[in-house]
Amino acid sequence: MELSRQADYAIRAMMDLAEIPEGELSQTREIARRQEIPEKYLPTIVRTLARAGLIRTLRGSHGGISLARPASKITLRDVVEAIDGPVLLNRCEIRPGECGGVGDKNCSLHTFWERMVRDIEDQMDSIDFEYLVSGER
Amino acid sequence: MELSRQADYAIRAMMDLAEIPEGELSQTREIARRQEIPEKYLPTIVRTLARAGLIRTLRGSHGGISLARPASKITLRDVVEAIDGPVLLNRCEIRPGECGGVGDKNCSLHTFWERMVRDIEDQMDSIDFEYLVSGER
DNA sequence: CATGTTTGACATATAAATATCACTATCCTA
DNA sequence: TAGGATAGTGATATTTATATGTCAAACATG
Repeated sequence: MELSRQADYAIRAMMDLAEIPEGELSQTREIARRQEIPEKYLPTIVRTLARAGLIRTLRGSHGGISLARPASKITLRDVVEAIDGPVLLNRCEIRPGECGGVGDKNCSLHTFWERMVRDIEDQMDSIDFEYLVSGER
Repeated sequence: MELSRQADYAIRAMMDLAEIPEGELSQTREIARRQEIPEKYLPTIVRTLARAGLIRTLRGSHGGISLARPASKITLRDVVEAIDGPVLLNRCEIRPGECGGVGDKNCSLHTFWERMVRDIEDQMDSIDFEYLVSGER
C-alpha cells in the first residue's frame, strides 16, 4: 500500500509553491529541479492540479504557476484525491453487497476498510500546506 | 492511494481458507471461483503467501492449501505486507533527511506520514482472520 | 508585431503491475 | 507402480503507471 509517485510529486510541488509569497509565480522547471521531480513529467501533474482548481497557471515569458488559494486552505487530501481519486478503493468497496464475503452475511472486511478510509481521510483533511511548510497552524 | 489488487485477492483467499475447518484443504481453483479471482493468477499469489509462511500447500491428487496457523493468529497486516511489503512507502520516508523539504528544517510531511503509517499498521494488526470471518473476537 | 519564454496538449517510449500459459514436481489412489 | 490430479516454476502476454518528446498556444517585452 503506497501513495502513487504522481501524488508524492504533486504534494512536493505544492509545498514548493506554498513556500513563496502569495501571488508570486514559480516555473515548473525550477520546482522540478528543487524537488527532484523529473522535469518532463511535472507538467503532466501540474495540468491535473490546474484542472482540479488547486493551482493557477500563466503562460509566456515570466509565466509560471501559483497556488489558486492560500496554502492554509489547501489540504493534503485535496491534492492526493486530485491526482489519484478517492482513497483506498478496494474491490470490496467498489461493489457493495458483493464483498466476496462467503455466504450472505455482512462483510467484516468491508466494515473495516470503511473505517480505515475514514481515518485516513480525516487525517489528510487535517493537514494543510501552510502547516506543512511552516510547521505551525 | 489504493491497496494493490494482489493484496485484495490475497486477503479474500485467506478469508476463504479461514472459513473451512482447521487442517482441511481447499483447491486454489475453487477459491478463485468462489472469490472471483482470476484462476490463473491465484497460484502466483498463493506462492508468495506460502513462502511467507502464511499457508501450507500440498501437491498431488486431493492436494490443496490451508492456513499455516489458526486464523486468529493471522492479521490483515501479515497478509498485506507479505504481498506488498511495508505500508505506504513514499520517497520522503525512503530517504530520511532528504525529504524535499525546502531548506534545512525538519520535514512536516515526513512526520505526518510516519504517524499515519503507524495508525494504519496498528489498525491492520488489530484485525485477524477469525474476526473477519466470524465477526467476533 | 516579432521574438523568446513558458505552459497546454497529445503522441510515444519505458517500466511496473497484472494476468496467462506451458511445463515440471509431487502426491494419492487404484 | 502407473495414472490422474494438484501445486510449483518460470516464460510470456497484456494492461496500467511512469516518463519523455514534439509541437501548438499564450503571454511579456522590446
